[in-house]
Order: sequence, then structure tokens, then C-alpha cells
Amino acid sequence: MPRPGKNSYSDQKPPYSYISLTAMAIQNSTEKMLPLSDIYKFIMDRFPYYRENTQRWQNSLRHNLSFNDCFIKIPRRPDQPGKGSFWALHPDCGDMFENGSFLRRRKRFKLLRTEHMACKSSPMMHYFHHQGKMNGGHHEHPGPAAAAVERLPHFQGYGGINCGQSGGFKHPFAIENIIGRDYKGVMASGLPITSVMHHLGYPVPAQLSSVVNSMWPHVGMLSESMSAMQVPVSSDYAPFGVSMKGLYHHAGAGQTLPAVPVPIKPTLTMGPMPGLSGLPSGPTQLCSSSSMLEKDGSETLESKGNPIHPALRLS
DNA sequence: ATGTGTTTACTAAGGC
DNA sequence: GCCTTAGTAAACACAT
Repeated sequence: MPRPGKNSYSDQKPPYSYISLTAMAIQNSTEKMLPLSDIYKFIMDRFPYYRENTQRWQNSLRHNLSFNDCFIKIPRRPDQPGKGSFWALHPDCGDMFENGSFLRRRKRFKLLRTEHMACKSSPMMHYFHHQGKMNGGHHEHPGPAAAAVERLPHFQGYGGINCGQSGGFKHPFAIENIIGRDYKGVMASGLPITSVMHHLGYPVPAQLSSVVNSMWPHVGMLSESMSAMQVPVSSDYAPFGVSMKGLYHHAGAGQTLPAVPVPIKPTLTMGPMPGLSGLPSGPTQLCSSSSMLEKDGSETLESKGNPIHPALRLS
């Protein structure tokens, strides 16, 4: 297989799946999220092959966006008119690609049914419930954070009535609808959730701030640990100038992440990290090993001796 | 009208 | 052979 490089493929079909191409585009964006049209544009700009038969591959790409749980849809802000939503990578979608090949993933990213429902219907509550389990909470009960947030008037107004498939109205711009999708990205980025929420233009009740701060005092630590790492960026792992590190997990700050099976490769997305005054932090790909991935218990590829694609190897 | 998003169905390829 | 993943086509609904 030819090694991907600048202009390596000219008009030939690149050895990347649509999922890979989409992930590249999203990763390459400063906000880690793109509208569909920009994803098209990114692909066509870099891969001449996709400047033809646009109807065909764009249909396929849209199919992939909808079909694969690794992509999440982020509604536009009211002050961001335009067609369609933004698309981002699910915070838990790292470690997808097999053997360094972007043609075939090691394992399809798929939410468990129960988690899928929870995540789709109320992502932020999903996270709080998830945290409750992580923190040793009872399996059948939401964690303390969930209980705390559920008591917030703000959430009673939006998320409190729309859980599950009851068909209740879900405000498209409910805070948990926006931030919940990004919860780990927010955590990973080191940006306090409330800061990002505020940036996105949503009111952040003081109650929520205090809850968040008390529940995740390590958020600030994450920021420090990440900036201290300063993972060097090598030019040869980034085909077409796109960092793919974000597609892999990072275990470096493991002590601040949930105690779940560790990823196979310590990686870190160090794309442009928007500051608090900058653009919203999308799902930055500091991925903990997914607790929502369907796992088959199989050993990792590295443990089987499979090499990591040079394009993904840390320098 | 056009773009976007969802869903279903089918086929091919690769892994076990 | 079976299963999973990927690619493609198509129909449909909805938003701009």
C-alpha cells in the first residue's frame, strides 16, 4: 500500500474510508466540528479524486455521518444561520482504526443500545449518570452529580421532561444537548464545561457552575497536564497535513480519567487548542477508553504485534 | 429548488 | 460459512 503523502494519490482513490476522511476534516478544523459543506470542501480540496462523482460519494458520506455513532451532530447556535448542523467526533470514538489503515476500522464505534438511547435523548444527563457509575455509584441509580443536576431548575425546564423515548419535546438548544455531546472533549480540553457553555452562548446558572466545579475539580488539572505534555508534532504522521492523532486514545493523563481499560497507544490531539476566549471547544480527542464501545474482549492489535501506521505513530 | 439528514437495502471484502 | 465493516443507491422527510 502506498504510503500516504502529499499528492501521493493525485486522482486515485485515497486509501481512506469515508469515516476516516470525515474524521480528518473534523480534526483539522479549529473548532473540531464542521458543517457538512465544509467536510465536503475539505475532502475535495485535498483529494482530487473526490472532485468527481460528487453526488455519489457525498451521499455515502452523509450516510456514514448518520449511520455511525462516532459522529455527533451539534445544532447551530441561533446566531449561526446556515444549513445543517455541525458534525463532530464522538468523544469516545478514538482507537477506531485497525492496523494503521484508514480503510478499515478495528471495531465499529457503536453505542450500546441503552447508552445510545440515553446519549441521544439527553447526552449531558447520560454523562452524569455515567459519572455516577464511574464513581462507584449504584448501578441502578444515577450518580450524585445526576441527582444534583436534575434538581437544577435549568434542567427541569429542558432536559427533565424529555428522557428516553417518551417522545417528549427536546429543546434543540438545550444545554445538555450541546454540551453533553462534548462532555469528555470539554473535560479533555481542560476547559471547564461551564466556560464552554458560556462561550456557546448558553446561560450558565451559578448552581451548575458550582456543581460542576465540585464534581470535577480535576478539570483544571487536566488543562495543566496537557499543556505540560506538549507532545511534539511530527510532520510524517500527518497525511495531507492532517493530524490523525486525535483518532487514537490518549492515556497520558490517565490518573485524571476514569479507571477503564487503557488505550493501546498513548496519543494526544494537540491541534489548535482554543482558549477560553477563543472558539468553542469541540470534542477534542483526548479520548478515554470507551466505556460505551461495544467490546468483545479481544486483545489489542499491538499486543498481537500489529504495527501502528506510520502516519499515526508518535514521533 | 436545493441542501441536509435518516433510513433501508444490497453488495463486496476481509477476518475468524 | 458467518459476521462485521464499508461503499453505494435510493427513497423519504425536513430545513433553508
